Amino acid sequence: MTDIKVEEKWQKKWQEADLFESDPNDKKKIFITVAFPYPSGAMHVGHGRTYTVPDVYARFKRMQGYNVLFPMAWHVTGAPVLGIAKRIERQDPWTLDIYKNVHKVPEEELKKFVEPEYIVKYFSEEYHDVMTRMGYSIDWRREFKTIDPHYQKFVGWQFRKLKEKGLVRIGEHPVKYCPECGNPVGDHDLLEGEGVGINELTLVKFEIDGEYLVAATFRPETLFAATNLWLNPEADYIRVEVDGEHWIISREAYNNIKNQKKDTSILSDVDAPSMIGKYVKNPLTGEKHIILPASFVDPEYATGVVYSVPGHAPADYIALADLKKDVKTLEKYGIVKEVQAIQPIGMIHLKGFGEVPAQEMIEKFKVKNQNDPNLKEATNEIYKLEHAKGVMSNKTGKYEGLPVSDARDRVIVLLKEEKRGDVMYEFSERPVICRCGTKCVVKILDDQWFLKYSSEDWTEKTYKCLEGMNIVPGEVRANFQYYIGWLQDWACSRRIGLGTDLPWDKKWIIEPLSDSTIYMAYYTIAKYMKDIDPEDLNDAFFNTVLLGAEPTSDIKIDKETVEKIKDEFNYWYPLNWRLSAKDLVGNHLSFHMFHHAAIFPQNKWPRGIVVFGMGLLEGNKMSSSKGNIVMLEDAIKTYGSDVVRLFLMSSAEPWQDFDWREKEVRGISKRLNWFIEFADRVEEINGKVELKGHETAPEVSKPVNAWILSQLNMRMRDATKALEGFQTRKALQESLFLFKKDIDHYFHRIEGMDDEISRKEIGKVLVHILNVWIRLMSPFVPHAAEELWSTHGGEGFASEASWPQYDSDLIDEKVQKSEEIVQELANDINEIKNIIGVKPSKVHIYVAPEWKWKVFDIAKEVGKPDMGRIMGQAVKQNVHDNKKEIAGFAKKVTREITRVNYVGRIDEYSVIKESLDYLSKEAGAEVLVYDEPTYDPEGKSQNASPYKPAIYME
RNA sequence: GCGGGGGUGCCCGAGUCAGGUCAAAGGGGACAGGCUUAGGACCUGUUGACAUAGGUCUACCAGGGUUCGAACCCCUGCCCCCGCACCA
Repeated sequence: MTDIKVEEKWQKKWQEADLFESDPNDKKKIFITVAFPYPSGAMHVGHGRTYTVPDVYARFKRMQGYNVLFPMAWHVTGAPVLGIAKRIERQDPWTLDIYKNVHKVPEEELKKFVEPEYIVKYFSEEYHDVMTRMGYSIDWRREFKTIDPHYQKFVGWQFRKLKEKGLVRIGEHPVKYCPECGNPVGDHDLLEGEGVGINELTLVKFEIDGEYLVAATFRPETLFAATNLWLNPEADYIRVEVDGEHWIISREAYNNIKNQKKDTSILSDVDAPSMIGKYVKNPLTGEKHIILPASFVDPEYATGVVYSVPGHAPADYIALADLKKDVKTLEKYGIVKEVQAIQPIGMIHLKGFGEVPAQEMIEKFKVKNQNDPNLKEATNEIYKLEHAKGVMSNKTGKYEGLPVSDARDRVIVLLKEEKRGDVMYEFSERPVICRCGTKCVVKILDDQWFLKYSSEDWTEKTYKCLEGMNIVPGEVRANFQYYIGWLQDWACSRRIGLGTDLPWDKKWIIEPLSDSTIYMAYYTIAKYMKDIDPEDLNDAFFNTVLLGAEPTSDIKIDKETVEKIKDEFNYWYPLNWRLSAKDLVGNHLSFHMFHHAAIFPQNKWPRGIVVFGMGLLEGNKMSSSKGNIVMLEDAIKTYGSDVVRLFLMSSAEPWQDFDWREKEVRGISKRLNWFIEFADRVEEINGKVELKGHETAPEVSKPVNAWILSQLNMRMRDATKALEGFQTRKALQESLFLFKKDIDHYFHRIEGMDDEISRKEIGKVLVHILNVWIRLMSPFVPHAAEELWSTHGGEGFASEASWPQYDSDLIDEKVQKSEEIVQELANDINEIKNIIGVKPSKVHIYVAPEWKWKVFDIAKEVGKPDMGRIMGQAVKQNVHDNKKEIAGFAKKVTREITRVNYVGRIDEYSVIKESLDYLSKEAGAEVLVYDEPTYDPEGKSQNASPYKPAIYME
């Protein structure tokens, strides 16, 4: 690892030199941003990956000569910290534990966490500190928080613009709501029921004496097969007034419904048992259905009234079966005959099932009675199957032949239009309990503001924006395509949380995902804000600066400053790259495109997106709430930030999930040490190293040196190409891991080349390699790179050195093949030794004769493994006088030409002769090479073929 | 359900778009050897099976197909992961 003190030294030097403060100049620019953090906890290694990727790219591009802007800010708007502050205030033990032990907040500081603003202040400062210690090349002059008054002016402008363009509307919206606190609640405010969704149910009004028994269902299309209604005689039912009608529902249901319907009131109690046996009218078919008792009906769920479809609902089927057997109850209500007469009705054709699928499901899941837990599974299974594959039967009138899903949608529309039905909302799971201990309900807010993402024009424009963007990795483009079309109107106002007031309706706060869609533009002007009074930031100012409008007299800031700010924005915008996590594809990243498309002209639309994968810890999902995380700060202390960076960049590509494994991190640490020590080895061989002036490769005469230079340039080429596409892992595979293998081999190979000329050439080669290699590593391990660069006489900062340019002339296939031949020879000799179990004293090598090369040339030209043509050509050209030998060899070539990467003729005799010392050492025997088989007692020379010289051992 | 992505050797993971240089990179682990007082670190080798001359066989979820040739292309089946909203 790089010593922490050394890392801090360089961080300070970079800062003193203002190295990463980027202002407009005449160079080409790159503007890269990453989703800013919500600082409600400490940074873990997962965050480390998120911010290291843009840093590596920024450093890479800076070295390539671009003017790079990489800024950072803090997203502090939203509700989570409010909940945290409340829980800290209440001394909630779980919260205190997490903040003390996982986020390592000192006791003194924790006391101040009762103030939500203090929490985000505390953690944003900690983030800033840790980011600095990770060596990130951020322009900190542009740092801000999303509750800064200047920023709020910017967001206010943004929303007025959207409203002007008709992209905002007002409407209804269901939310989780705590009746006790009188507020909508987020997941973080819940004691129980985190992540529970809100489902829309259809209400069906069954008429009885001018009133309605209102049942709730997910499957209104099954009304055709309804046989009866269920009430729970144990439950409390009441008569309520809704929109002028009288509804009969359970008392608990009313507590929910009253939050969803206007002007409701309780009229009177209803005696449920007395309802049993009466008849109601089916609003769709007009049929009469009897009301029956059922214990499985939960008065707390939906309306507490259920209509029964025993043909398709397993619960109804089994409840009916139970009831038929329960003679006592039947007699009590006097409904014996009526119930016995009820038969399940089938109304949906489903492949693989008969008339009554509910019955088959019950048998399949072995459901015993209406309280059996398997009942839920059976219900789910048939729900899914019928929804996906069911077709309406001839019992459904005009719906016959329609897929179930279509029929359902039509029935819902019909019921609503004719006021024979309605909708209500219910949690997908229960219970949902607020931190205050109260059961939450679904409430409909009726003056909620929406961003109209469903607008066709807007969507079209956004598609156009997507078209012009680079998406990394490419597969995610299909995702974007889907989400942009799928997005419905988005509720963009909130009652609680930190944030910016909705400009035209101050009782609302702008929803936190909506207030951070175009903030990248704000970075370009943020550094000017400290000298400007936020009150002077009016629409006239933003219109001129960001949209290029003619300046008007409304602008309160002096002309020159406005001009300067405007130029800066125009220099940096459009944004080149936006980086964010996978799970934000469907919201933040899509909003980002929507808002840019709406507000800015096309030439300012974003140009690229990179999507991140998630982080695992020893194979398990990282989670702060479960304490299953490694703090970035701790990782830096243990390994140094260079190691952390290197691990995060090398273990997976940015869009893949990475897995923080202690053992592998240690492996990376060793690898970095090896790299640092490599510089010492170069010095040992070469003497004092002066890197300056060794940017270009030296002239070499030895084949090994040509080989290592060829490898070096190939690695440079491949690493550069990988980095251009954000493939940090690939880039490191090439530039660190594979090239280290090359160097290992090189050292192995040059061992013993001790003569003056060899040493001198090797020294020069190594110094050049060191010069290049430090620069290749600089974006990944900037501290180690600076340290090596400065101690070995590099010029200026390694962070500012130029990115190494590969020389394609030095990448030589034949040079690489030659080395391969030598290495294969050494391997083959050892393999033969192993097989025959004999230690030879002499090894004779025979290279292939001229005519065999000719056959290879012919095979290469033919291109396909076509024995006939190769043979024919060889005979025609008369390459060899022995036709039988030609035939035998042609057969072999046909088999092998595709397996050998034939790059043309190589003077194997010279190559091998040059490597005899090495081969002898490897073989542990004297090695001799022949261009003619002058000594060949066993005729082994016949085995020789191009790239595979024959071997004879004795 | 809708949408997206996958199944490769003990584990992680490259390779699949552009079929042959693939018994399949790299890392981790394991084993053996060197070094060392010892451990760690470091270096070398092995890590599908068989093999007394560099070879052969079996292999990339399963089953078919296309091709001189398939981890890679096509079809079928099985299994796994992620997102689905008002939340950062």
